[in-house]
Amino acid sequence: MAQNDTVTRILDTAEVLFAERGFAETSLRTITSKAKVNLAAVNYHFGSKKSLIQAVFARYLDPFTERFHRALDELEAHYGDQAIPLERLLETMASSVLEVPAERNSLKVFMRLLGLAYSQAQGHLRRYIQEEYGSVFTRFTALIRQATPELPDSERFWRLHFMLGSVIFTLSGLDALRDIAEKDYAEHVTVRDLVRRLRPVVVAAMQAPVPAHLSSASQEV
Amino acid sequence: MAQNDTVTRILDTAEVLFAERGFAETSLRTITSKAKVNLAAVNYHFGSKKSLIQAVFARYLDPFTERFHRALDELEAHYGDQAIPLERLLETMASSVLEVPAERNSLKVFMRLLGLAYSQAQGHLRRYIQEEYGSVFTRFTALIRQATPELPDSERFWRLHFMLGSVIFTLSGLDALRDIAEKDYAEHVTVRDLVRRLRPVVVAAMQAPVPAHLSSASQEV
DNA sequence: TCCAGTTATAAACATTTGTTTGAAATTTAG
DNA sequence: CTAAATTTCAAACAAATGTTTATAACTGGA
Repeated sequence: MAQNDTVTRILDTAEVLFAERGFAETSLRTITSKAKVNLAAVNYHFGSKKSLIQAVFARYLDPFTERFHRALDELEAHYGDQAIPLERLLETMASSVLEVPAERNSLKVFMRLLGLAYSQAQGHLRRYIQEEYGSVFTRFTALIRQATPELPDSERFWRLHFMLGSVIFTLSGLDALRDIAEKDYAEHVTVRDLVRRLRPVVVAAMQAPVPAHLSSASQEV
Repeated sequence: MAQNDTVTRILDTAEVLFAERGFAETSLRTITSKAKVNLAAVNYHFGSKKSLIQAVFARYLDPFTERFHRALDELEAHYGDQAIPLERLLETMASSVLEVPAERNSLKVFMRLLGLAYSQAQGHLRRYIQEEYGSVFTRFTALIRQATPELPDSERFWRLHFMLGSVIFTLSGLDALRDIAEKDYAEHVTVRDLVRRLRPVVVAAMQAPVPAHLSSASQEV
């Protein structure tokens, strides 16, 4: 119960605090005191604060990439050499994301961490995630390409990031938004509700008509 | 040339550094040394680091809200008591955003700051922006409501934030994304290009079919 | 010219940060 | 049981942070 308990307690506490306040704004002392662990434990078990941050991500991303790869395997097996429909791909990604935190803490934390990975400086984090988990994303985008052959490559690239932005932005800022929504519309929204709402929006966005003036001339806004 | 010069140089330097590294990650010493200004100047002219952050935002948001209000005035005058079409509203917002930094530094900085305002902890910032500039957003959403009467209120609320996420996420992470895009598609993308690409996507997303199972029962993902 | 009022400057202040140290406690293995 | 390895702990470290202070420099108007 000894060594693993300390490591786990640090990770559990750190992920919540990071999600709430960001990385730079969360000190090791805040983490260790809240986790009821000695200050030096972080450097002993993880080496540095940077490595702790990466470890927090790995604990979510490792199971996610594994599940997601497996799910994509099944899809490919089922569809053979036909292109997998866009809706199926999006559904698969959504359910892979949703399944992971079910067996651990909270989906909210996972989403918020993803948002931070983009928005916070932390160059080391982006590098780490890219190197460690970039291949799943590459595989996924290749499948999306087959599902949307009518889109020019560059247009699809940008639209994917538009949608990535929708998802991460909304889900990672969920708490603040939920407060407003609850006050105005008297409904309590869960992450799963939002994913349901996101689906038709994302599909429609990906299939929006491609503007004629693509690469050329700068016209009015 | 004396007093204003120092204030301006601090703001010019601070906005760039904030946009690059975030607020907590940018120290006053970094700002003042790069701005060739005494360390104490920030506290003398602005009072505190928090106030400096707010001042950086005000310098963009003040002209923006003024222009945007004016543009909405014109739209309302033109359309009388008819609802303003969604496309016109989105265009107006886009051009208001684009016009502001044209007369100052860079659009990129403005977008990145908006992204930070959401993602960084900085509770005081969110409060400040909400109190100072919340009314424009309220006015805008009211007009969007008239433009999309078929949408349930809550659905529109969330879709607006989905789209806000697309825009802020993409534009504020533009530098990193542009590097990838340039490498893969050999095209240099400007913010204006992206706004052009965003328009049909946002319109399609807002007009996506509303799922039948809206408020009730939790089904499969 | 001279004197308020404003601005600039260097130095110091008190905190907070991540990390390291060396000894104590605990666990593991033979 | 005992010796080695692992883990915990309190304390200290050096560096960096935002802010304050007291003095100097400068400014524009009488």
